[in-house]
Amino acid sequence: MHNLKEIRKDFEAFKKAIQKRITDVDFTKLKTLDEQNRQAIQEKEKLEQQKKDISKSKDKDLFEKSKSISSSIDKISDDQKKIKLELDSILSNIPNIPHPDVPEGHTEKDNIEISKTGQIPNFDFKPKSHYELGEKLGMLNFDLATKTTGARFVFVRDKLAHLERALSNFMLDTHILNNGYEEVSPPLLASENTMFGTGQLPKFENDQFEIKTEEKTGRKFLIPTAEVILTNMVKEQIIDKKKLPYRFVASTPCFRKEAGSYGKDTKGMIRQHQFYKVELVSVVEQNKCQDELERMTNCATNILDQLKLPYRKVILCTGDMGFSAEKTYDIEVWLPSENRYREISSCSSCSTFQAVRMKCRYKNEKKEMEFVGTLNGSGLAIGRTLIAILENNQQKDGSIIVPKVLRPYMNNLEKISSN
RNA sequence: GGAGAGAUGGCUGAGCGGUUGAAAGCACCGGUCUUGAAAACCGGCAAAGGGGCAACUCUUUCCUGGGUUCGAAUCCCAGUCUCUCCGCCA
Repeated sequence: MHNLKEIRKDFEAFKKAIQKRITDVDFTKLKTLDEQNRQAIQEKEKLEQQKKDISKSKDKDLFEKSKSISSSIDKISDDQKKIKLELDSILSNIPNIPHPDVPEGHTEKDNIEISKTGQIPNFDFKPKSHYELGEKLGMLNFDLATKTTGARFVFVRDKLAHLERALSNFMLDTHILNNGYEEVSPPLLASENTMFGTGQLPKFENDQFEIKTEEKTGRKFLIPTAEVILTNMVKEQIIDKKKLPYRFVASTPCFRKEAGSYGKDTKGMIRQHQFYKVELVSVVEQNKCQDELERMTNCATNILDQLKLPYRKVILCTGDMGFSAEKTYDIEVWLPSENRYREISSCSSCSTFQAVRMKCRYKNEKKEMEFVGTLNGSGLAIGRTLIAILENNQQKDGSIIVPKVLRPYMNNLEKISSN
């Protein structure tokens, strides 16, 4: 969320920056409401002061007057609250401002490739898709999941289930031991306010799975990514600057409705309602966001390097970025069956956008309150990594070579083949 | 599920109708002292919002929402959360 005070300083510049991303914001209304809001506050404060003076004077003759002032205050205050509510609802639906580095564009076609790493495998046979391979091995079962649960779920079984767990452990260990992240095992449900903090609500409610709960305790949602719960670990806090940066890593299931992607990636486990992901989250001083983003992205690509999977790094254009992001690198892994790169990690700096929503601050050198910067990235999406290993490491007979770094996690198993 | 206790500043913790935005301690920052550091001493130190170029100033805030009162951190009602004990279940 944007700080109104900052917007006010240069309204036109704000408008221009936002219009790079979306255009359906009613800027005139925003401005008018802000002015009305401030005017109401001023009126209210004037009356409050009068009332305070009367109360201090303890002059009985003025008590009646104070009562009538009270009712005026109530009225103005009600109006002001309504204005503020409307103001906040406009504000909370405006995305983050893109960083100057971000290329302008509308779709993923306008993203810009930054680098390519690794060797694309050369097969002397027609490479199969991950779901063909998995089903043939008897270790991926989509039909069974449809029967027990519904579309876009999968049973991963036997060696592939083990591989999935090995991936999670390997990634966690790497980030904890080599990259300085603290391991976290978080709740998988988040409150409405927590979802608001990272920007999933109010605008993207349709993508979230909501859990039925007792009334009164508030709405609860299954986390669509651990970013939500890890980032909100610092919500409503004033952090001691010395403790920054915070770096958290968690491996969790993620739940997404994938509304609006009907008919897209319906085959296989590219796009599921539930998937595992190892998530990295950093909380930093606001001027360190860019450095941290590079660092985080390197942590993610390092996993692919170790797994010897070919990938490319892309910077997302303004139109393809997420709501809360100011700048995003996507890491895309090579998928032989599709003959193209597919997203396996997305690393974003959210500048202070989420911090304002979460109310997370620290004191800078000048002892001024500043909002922290938050970043998140996948390191990596487990399901898609599994897919990439299946497809890139497949043999003519349909068996799969286990990457060397994973073997210690799999009882030194070198190859996965049907029993 | 039953019975109690509580929620105050970054933290601990007093206050229980009228300069209380809130004692005290810790932490933190600045200074004196010291070769340096520590200790000791002195001083400072809440946030949000409004007004002002600024120095500064005003308003709000003691879990949340109502109520009583000229006036509420303090009294009343409702709710949320936390803790302790008992029961139940992992």
